[in-house]
Amino acid sequence: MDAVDRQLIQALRENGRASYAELGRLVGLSGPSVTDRINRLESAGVITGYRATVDSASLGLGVTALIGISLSDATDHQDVADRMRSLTEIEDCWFIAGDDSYMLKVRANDVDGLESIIRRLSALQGISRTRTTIVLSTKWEDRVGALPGE
Amino acid sequence: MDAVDRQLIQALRENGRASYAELGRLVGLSGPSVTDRINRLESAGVITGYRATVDSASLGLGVTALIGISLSDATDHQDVADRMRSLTEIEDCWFIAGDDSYMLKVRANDVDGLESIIRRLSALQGISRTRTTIVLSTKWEDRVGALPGE
DNA sequence: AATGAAAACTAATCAGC
DNA sequence: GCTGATTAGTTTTCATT
Repeated sequence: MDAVDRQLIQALRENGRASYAELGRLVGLSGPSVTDRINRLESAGVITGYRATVDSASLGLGVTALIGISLSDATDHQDVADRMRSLTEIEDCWFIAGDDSYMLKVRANDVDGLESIIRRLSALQGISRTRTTIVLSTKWEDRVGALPGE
Repeated sequence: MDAVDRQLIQALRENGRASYAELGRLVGLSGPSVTDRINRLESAGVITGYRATVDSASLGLGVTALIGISLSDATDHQDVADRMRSLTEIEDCWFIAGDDSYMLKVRANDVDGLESIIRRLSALQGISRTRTTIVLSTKWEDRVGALPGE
């Protein structure tokens, strides 16, 4: 992965629909060269996909919350993660150091929907306690930062 | 926003580079109709952008952490958010209810980079305390869930 | 690895319904 | 708000270096 690859990645992080022709003009390569490089980055697992970003509120998802998860004694972490995966409202799932074992970011239509998520989480085998923090407002999310230097 | 719009949104959340022709075949409309609808969704702020998703580790970002932020007395929340915005390592910034005022998700090259972020945060005017939780492993992130029903 | 050219496909525009 | 036709631009393939 050289400087041109990093430039392509950065451009696609900012605009995932940029055409290969446009990217070629940006980095000073032909369209086919850009296609080659991007195919390689995708195959190597560097670029993992392309997503439209959507305003949650417009989709009716008015409530965002962070939920810390404590596990029961002698519970396998990975089994719990596998079970949590079935709750599609969980957008992010991090295994963390500290008081809790997992931190989740969830989105629900409203507080009733959030209550339903918490109930379903609490009912999962291996989860002993949940600690929910409501997000009052999102200042920003998924921001594209500068690429780390060499 | 009707059922077809929601179908288009869902398809673009799963593959942000889907062509309009392909989307048209999916929903049973012509290319130009799809273009119209998507332009409308973009103008209305429902679709906010398109991003390539990238494997952080491949970019050299080996450390993810969640940082809770407590504010000094009589500090304006928004001013602090504006100051934190200059730290490009902060990918997400949520204003939250509870013990802390903000929760941040940050990414750094390594623990030294994380230390540098925490130092810079602590030095910001209006921040009294930070509470850092290291992410040991990411089970999943930015998962595309089912669209909320009607 | 990259290029240039050809073929296939897609996007954008527009008149018409 | 959708369609179908036109034009311009893009992607893909491939022979060549």
